[in-house]
Amino acid sequence: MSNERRKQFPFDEFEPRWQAAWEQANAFRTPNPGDADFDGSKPKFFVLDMFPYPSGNGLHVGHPEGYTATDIIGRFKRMSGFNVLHPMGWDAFGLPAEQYAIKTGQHPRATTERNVENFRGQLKRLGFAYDWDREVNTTDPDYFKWTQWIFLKLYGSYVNDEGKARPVSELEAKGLSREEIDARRLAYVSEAPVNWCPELGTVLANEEVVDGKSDVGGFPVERRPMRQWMLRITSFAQRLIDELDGLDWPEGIRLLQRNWIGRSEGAEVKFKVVQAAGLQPKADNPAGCPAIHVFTTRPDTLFGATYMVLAPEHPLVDQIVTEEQLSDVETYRAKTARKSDLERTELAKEKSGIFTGAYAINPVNEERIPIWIADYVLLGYGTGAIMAVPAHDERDWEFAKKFDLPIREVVAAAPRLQGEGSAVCDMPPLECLSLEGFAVNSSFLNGLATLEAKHRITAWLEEKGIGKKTINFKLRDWLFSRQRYWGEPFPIVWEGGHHRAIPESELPLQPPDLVDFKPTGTPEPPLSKAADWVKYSATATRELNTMPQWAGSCWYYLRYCDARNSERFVGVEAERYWMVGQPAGLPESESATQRVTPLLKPGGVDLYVGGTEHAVLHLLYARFWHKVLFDLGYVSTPEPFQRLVNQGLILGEDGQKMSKSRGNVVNPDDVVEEYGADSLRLYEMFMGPLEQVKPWSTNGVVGQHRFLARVWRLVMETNQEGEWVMSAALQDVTADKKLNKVLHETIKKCGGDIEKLCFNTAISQMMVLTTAFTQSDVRPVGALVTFLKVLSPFAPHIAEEIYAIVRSQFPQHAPAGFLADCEWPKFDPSAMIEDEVEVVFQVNGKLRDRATVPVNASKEEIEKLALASPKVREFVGALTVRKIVVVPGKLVNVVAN
RNA sequence: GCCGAUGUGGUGAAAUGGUAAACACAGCAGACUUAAAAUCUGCUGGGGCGAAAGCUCCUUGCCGGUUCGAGUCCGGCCAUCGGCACCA
Repeated sequence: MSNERRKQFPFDEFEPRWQAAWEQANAFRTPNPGDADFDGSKPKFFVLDMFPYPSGNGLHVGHPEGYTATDIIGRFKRMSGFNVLHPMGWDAFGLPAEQYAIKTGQHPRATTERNVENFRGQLKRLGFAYDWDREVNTTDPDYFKWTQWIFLKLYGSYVNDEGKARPVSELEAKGLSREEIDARRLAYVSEAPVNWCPELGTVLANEEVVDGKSDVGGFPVERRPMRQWMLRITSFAQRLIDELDGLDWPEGIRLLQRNWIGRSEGAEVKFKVVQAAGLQPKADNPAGCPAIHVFTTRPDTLFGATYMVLAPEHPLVDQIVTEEQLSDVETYRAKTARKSDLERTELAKEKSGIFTGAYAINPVNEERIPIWIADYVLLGYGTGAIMAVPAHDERDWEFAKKFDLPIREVVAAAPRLQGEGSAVCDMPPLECLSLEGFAVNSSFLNGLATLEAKHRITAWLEEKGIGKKTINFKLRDWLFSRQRYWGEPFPIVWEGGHHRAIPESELPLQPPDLVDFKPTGTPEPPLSKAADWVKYSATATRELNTMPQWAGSCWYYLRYCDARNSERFVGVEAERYWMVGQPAGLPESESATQRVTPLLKPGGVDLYVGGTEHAVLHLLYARFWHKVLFDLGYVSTPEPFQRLVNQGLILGEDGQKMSKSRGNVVNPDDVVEEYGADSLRLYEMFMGPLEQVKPWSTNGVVGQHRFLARVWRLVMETNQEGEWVMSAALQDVTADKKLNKVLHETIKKCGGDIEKLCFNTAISQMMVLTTAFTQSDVRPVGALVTFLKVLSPFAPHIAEEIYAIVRSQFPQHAPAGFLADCEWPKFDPSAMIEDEVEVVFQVNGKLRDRATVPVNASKEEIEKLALASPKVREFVGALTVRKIVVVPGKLVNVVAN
C-alpha cells in the first residue's frame, strides 16, 4: 500500500554506487612529487575549504555551499590538465567538543571520533572529489605532534631588528642572559590581565570575547591577572598589514584585518608628575618624580591638554595618589574591577572617574594639570594613559563637561590671527571639534595646519627628549593558553621557576588519559589532576595549560601537502610544489614556460573558500604562523592564501538566520535522501552568486531535480514494464548546426563561468542546452557526451551514470574510465558563428524596430535598412537627422531633433 | 558614530556602456489521464487604447550629471544587511 511516488530518475541507486566506485578506485588520489605516478609537467592547483569543526549536529547546508564550489573548480581544473590538491580534514579540538563531552559524560575523544565519522559519511554522500588519503585531524597525535613542533619553533625564536623571526640561538651567541632571551621569545609567559571566563573555566583570547561575553556559549568574561602563554603577533603587525596588498582577497576582508590590527601614527609624550599642590618634583630623583607616558594621535593639540587620565589599573596610580584621595580612588578601582567588560562597555555613555589628587606638568606650557583615573581609558591600549584634550576629543569633552574640567580650544576650522604676545584665550568652545584644522592658542604652532603642527610639535618633543614619534597598534599579543583538557598540551616543562622546551624526540606529547577532565572551577587547569603525567622528573613538572583551538587550524593547509610525512611537518618538495608551483623534474626550457604564471604571484593556496566568520581570527593567526615559518626557512611563501573567497550565508526559508530555536534549519541529509546529492549540489550553486547571502528554497531544489530528470530523459525512457531503457532518440549522428552552436556556447560559457565562480549562470546555460537537446528529434551521442563532461563537475553522479549507460551501446563515444578523468572539451569558435544576426533600430535611443541581417553586413547596408524602416521613419517624422550611430551586428541609433 | 556590502518582476536572479528581466521558482491556461501525480506546451513587470492581432507610454531605491545610448560610469541622498566601536 506504499504510496511512494516513483523517482524521476534512480539517483538513490546510482549515487552511492558511483561514490563506492570512486572510493574503490581511489579516483581522486593526488600524487605528490616523488611518487611514481606524479606528473611534474602539469601545473598545480591547490583549492582549499575551511575544514569543519565536527559538531554533534552534523553537516549544515552552509557547508556544502563552499565545498561544492571548490569541488566544481577542482574537478574542472583536473579535467583541464592540472594536478589538483583538494583535501579535507577536521578541526576537532576545542571548547564545544569538551562542553558536549562534559554534558553527556563521555570522553571528548569518543564523541569527536563519532562526530568525525558522521561528518565524513555525510561529505562522502555528496560526492566530493577529495583525496581522502590526505585527511587530517587536529586531535590525531601524528598531527598535533607537528602543532607542538611549530610551537617549539615559536618558543625558540625572537624577532630581530629587521622584523624577521630568527632562532634565539642567535641571542645566546650574543651572550644574552636567560631572562633577556625569555623576554624576547615569540612564545612567552606573561602575568598580564586576561579574559577569564568562570563559566567555561578558562581564559580566552581578545578575539574570542564578544561584547564582554565568551564567543562560545555567551558567558560573562572578567579581567584578572594570570600567568599565561602569549604569542608575540604584535611584532608582525606591520607586515600583517603590508603584505595584505599582494593578496587576491575581498577588499572588505582586508579592511577588516587592517582595522583589527588598528595601526595609528602619533607620538608618545612624557608628562612629569608633581605629587601634590606645593610639592615640586625632584628633578634628580626619578622615583620621587614619576613620569606618565601617553600616546596620542594628535600631538598638535598638546597645548589643549587640560588634564590627564590613567586607566584605573595603571601601576602608576599607587605611586601618585594623594593621602586625601586614596580611599576614593581605591573604591573606584574596586568598582571598576568588579565590572565585567560587558558592563564597562554598556555603561560607556555615562563617563565615570575620580581625581587622584596628583598633578602633572604639561611640558609645552609648564601648566599644572590634574590627573584623574577613569575606566574610559583602557590599560591595554597605547600606554594606558592619556592626555585629555576636551575641546577636540568627544570622550574627553564629555568627561570634562561632567566633572567641570577646563576646556581650551587649540584647533580652529580656519586659521585665526593671534594677538601679539599670543595671549591664550580660555573661552571654552561651544562644541567639540575633533576634526583637523589650524592650530590656535598654541604658541609656536599657531596658524599651522594640523598635519604640519603634528610634525612641528613632534620634532620639538624629540629635541627636548620628552617625546617621540610612535606607531601604535590595536592588536594585542595572542593569549595562547587555555585551562582546558581537550587541546594540545604545551611541550614545556618547568623547573626552578623557569620554563624550557622538551626535546623534539618526545613529541607528540600526548595529554594524560583523564577520566575526570572537567574544569577545576579555579584557574588551575584540569591537567593538574594527572599527578603522574605532571611530574616530568624529580625536579621538573609539565606545563598544565593547553593550546587554543586555533592552533591546529593555523597550519593544516601545509599538512595537506604531505599529510603522511612522519619525518617533517611537510616535505620540502611537497611544500614547494603545492605552495609555489615549481614543476619538479622538468627540462629547463619547459619548466621556465610552466613557471611564468605561478611565480608572478606570491604563491600559496590558489583558492581558499570559507565563511566570513574567520575574517580576522583564523586568517590572521594562520598568516602570522606562516610568516614565522617563512622567516625560519620552513616554507617558501610569505603568505599562505593567495586568493580568498567568502561564500555567503544561507538563510532559512523564512529569510532568517538558520537556528534550531527558529525551527528553520535544513538538514542536507534529508535533501540528499529525497532529491539526491546532485540536486543539492546544483541547487546550492544555482541559488545565486556564491558570495551573496541568500535564503533557502525547497522549491528551488525541486527545480534542479527536475532539470536533472530532463537530462536523464535525454538518454533514458521507460518501457511498458516501467523499466528505464535507453531512448531510441540517442543516435550516432552529428549534431545539426543549431544544436552544435548551443553546445559550443555552453562549453565556452561554463568553462569561463567556473573560473569566475559564476556557477548559477553556468547552470542556466546547461539548462538552455538541455532544452535544445529535448527539442531535437535525435540526440546525437557525441554532442551528448560532450555535454556530460561539462555537467560532470556540477553533478558528477548522474554524469558518470549516463556516460556508463552510453558506453554500453556507443563505446566509441564513451571510452572506459571515469568521466571525471576525461579532458574538458574544447569549444570550436567557428561553430558559434551565425549566418544572420538580429539588429535593432533605435530613434533617439528608443527601440523602434528590428531586422535580421547577414552577419557580415556592412555599416552602410545596415544604416540604409534602418533608414528605410517604416517605424524608424514614423518616429523620425519631420525631425532632422543629426547623427547615426551604427554598431555592426548590434544596433543602429538614429539621432534626430 | 565609523567602515564595508547590497538595492532590478510575486520570489531567487541575469545582463563586455548597446533589445532590461536570460535561467529558474511560484501562478494561470492547455495537452496526456477515468482521475490525480509526473511529464509536455503556452502565458505571466505596470499603465493606457483596442473585440482581437496589435499599438503606445512608463519601469532597475530617490535626485542630478556624463553619453547618440546608463541597471551598468560620475556626484549627492535614502533604505536594508553585515562588521567594528570609549582604540586616545
